[in-house]
Amino acid sequence: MPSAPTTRRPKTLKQRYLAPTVDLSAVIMAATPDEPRVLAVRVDQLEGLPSGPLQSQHRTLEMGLRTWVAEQTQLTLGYVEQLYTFGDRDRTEADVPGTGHALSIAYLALVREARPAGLVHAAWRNWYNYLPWEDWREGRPQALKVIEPALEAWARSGGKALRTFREERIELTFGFESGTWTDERVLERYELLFEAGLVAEAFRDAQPSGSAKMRFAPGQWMALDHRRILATAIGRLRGKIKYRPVIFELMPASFTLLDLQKTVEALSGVRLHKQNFRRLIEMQGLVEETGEISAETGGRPARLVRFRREVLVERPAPGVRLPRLR
Amino acid sequence: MPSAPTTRRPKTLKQRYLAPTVDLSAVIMAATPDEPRVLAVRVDQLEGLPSGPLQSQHRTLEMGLRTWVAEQTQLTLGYVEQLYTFGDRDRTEADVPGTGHALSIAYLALVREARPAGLVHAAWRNWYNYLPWEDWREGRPQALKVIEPALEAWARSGGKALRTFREERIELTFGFESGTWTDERVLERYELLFEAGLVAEAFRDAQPSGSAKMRFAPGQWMALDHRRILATAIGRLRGKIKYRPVIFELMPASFTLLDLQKTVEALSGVRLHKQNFRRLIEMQGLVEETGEISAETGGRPARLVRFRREVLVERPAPGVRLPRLR
DNA sequence: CACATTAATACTCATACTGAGCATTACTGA
DNA sequence: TCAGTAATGCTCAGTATGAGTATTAATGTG
Repeated sequence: MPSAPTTRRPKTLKQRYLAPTVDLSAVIMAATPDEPRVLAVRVDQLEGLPSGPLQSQHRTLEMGLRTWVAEQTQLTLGYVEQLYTFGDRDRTEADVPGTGHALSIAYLALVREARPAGLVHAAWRNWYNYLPWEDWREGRPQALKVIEPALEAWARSGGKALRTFREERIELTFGFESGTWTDERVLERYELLFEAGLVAEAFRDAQPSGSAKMRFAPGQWMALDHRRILATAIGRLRGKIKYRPVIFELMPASFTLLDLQKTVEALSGVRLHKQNFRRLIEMQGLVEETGEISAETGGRPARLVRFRREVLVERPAPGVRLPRLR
Repeated sequence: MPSAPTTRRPKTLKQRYLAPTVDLSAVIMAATPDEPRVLAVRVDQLEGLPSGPLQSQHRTLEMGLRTWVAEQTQLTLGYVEQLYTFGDRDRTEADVPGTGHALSIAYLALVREARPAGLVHAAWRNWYNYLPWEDWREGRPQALKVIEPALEAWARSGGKALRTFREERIELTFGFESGTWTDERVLERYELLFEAGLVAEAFRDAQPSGSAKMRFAPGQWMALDHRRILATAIGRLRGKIKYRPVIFELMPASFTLLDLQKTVEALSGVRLHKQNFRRLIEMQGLVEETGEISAETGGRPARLVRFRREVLVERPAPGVRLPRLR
């Protein structure tokens, strides 16, 4: 009986074996009530994410990541979660023919203090510098004025079947017709823009093809495929805050309900109904009063609250959808 | 200004650079209304998941995976999604000191036909052979009779603080006290059992320590850390069916509502309320009638239905929780 | 110092969604 | 014809949600 290949290094490959390189990269996020932030470092003249190669002495991948981040930015990470492993050839200029794959294992990390950081040039940046179309807090983002017609042109540029397919995908991710904006579909939107050639990263060697000089979607680009990683992280975070109390990883020890709401709004990029937001938070027992009162509200002073850890044990996870029996 | 390490291979490391090996592994799932299945192959005398090393000629990771699976099992995968990258040293016996990391990028794949498969010895197996405590369809699983006291003993074996911490975690994942079973927490439960030394995989070199001969939790074990990967996949799938119509990747072209319900039950491991399940499915417009009728129901014949693709465009994603404004 | 401003808080209300059941209908097999 | 097994229809009460209106407590201003 032939046996399946195992995890051991293959000995008798036909092709010459080219070892892959493995990078660990971190999307480190923080937030104020006004601004969602990501830590950016300088990579090859561009902004990028803190990252470093996986080394044999790293006991776990996560520890490797923490080590790199500490070294590069002086930050000690709290909440860390693996995001995705990127490694397709032909997606970044780091892919040199005749070498192995350049893998990048991306992590999402949430930190509280927004103190800038250390060893390499690093700075906190507003997410929406990179993905301006994702911020709907002040209404429909300006960026869409360029994006919508450009995507439509892209859809029209294909054959009939292709066109319908593309239009459907555009509608699904951007919801131009129906007006349905799904905050979590950040990656899908970015990928669509990438495929449509609307982000600079799509042209690593070649220039934008065609005679009609194409305009990119607004938004600063990043090194390698870091903007894609950022989009993945934002989408994940936006989804997660809905069913796990992760926002509190970004909040100070005590805060007002409006602070909390504003922060959630900053992350999700949409405005929320104030009274109902409070009702939801309170009913779920997510917070408890500290007894103190904040004066700096501008209006009536607000109670300060803190996260109630107990909910973790109490509720399974808000947002389960199956109609249970018994 | 010092510049951050980039994705290029490091040239001047203090340590000798030991290239990691990278495996692609697949959790391939199928389901009948009675049984959720996973495709298992033989790995080192044990059952394991189909997998193979990433090779430089694979254009994308996913294509590499598909190639391996096709070669080993003759299956052509449809729906494929990346799960997680495992690579901690000291988790599997594949970690040999003096070598690089043994990474394993795991994928979840869903297929329709349950026809067994090809080149290597491969067979469809019931999930619950490996994780019997996850199946609550016939009431509280027997397996918990062994697990509950063992976990409690484990909690008690620590100091006071450790004990509380462990008890809380046990409650959170298994919900013995409150009776709250959260179907998606499959990985958390497996990891807990692993840490408590209740699964065989936890002892790759050493024998179970201590004089009191420990009993393992029921359930067949798998090669390397494949059972962990399986747990990850099940958890992901259980979560996903609640907000994306992925069950249909596992269903035949047409089916009855009871078939659908039974399949969902098989995957999630719990029983559902029939009338309400139907109401939910129909209200969401997830299916449409084919016009045909199935006779083999045993009772009154049932309408056959098929998946309505249009919902993908219509609804953003059932299960959004933010209180929107306007 | 009364008043406009700015928020925090309290409530209300109609509608939608859910969990549990009861009732009826349509086949098959003995 | 009756028992067994499901498919389908419908009801009902309890919750949750989306949208507002109303009230309260500070601050800064002429």
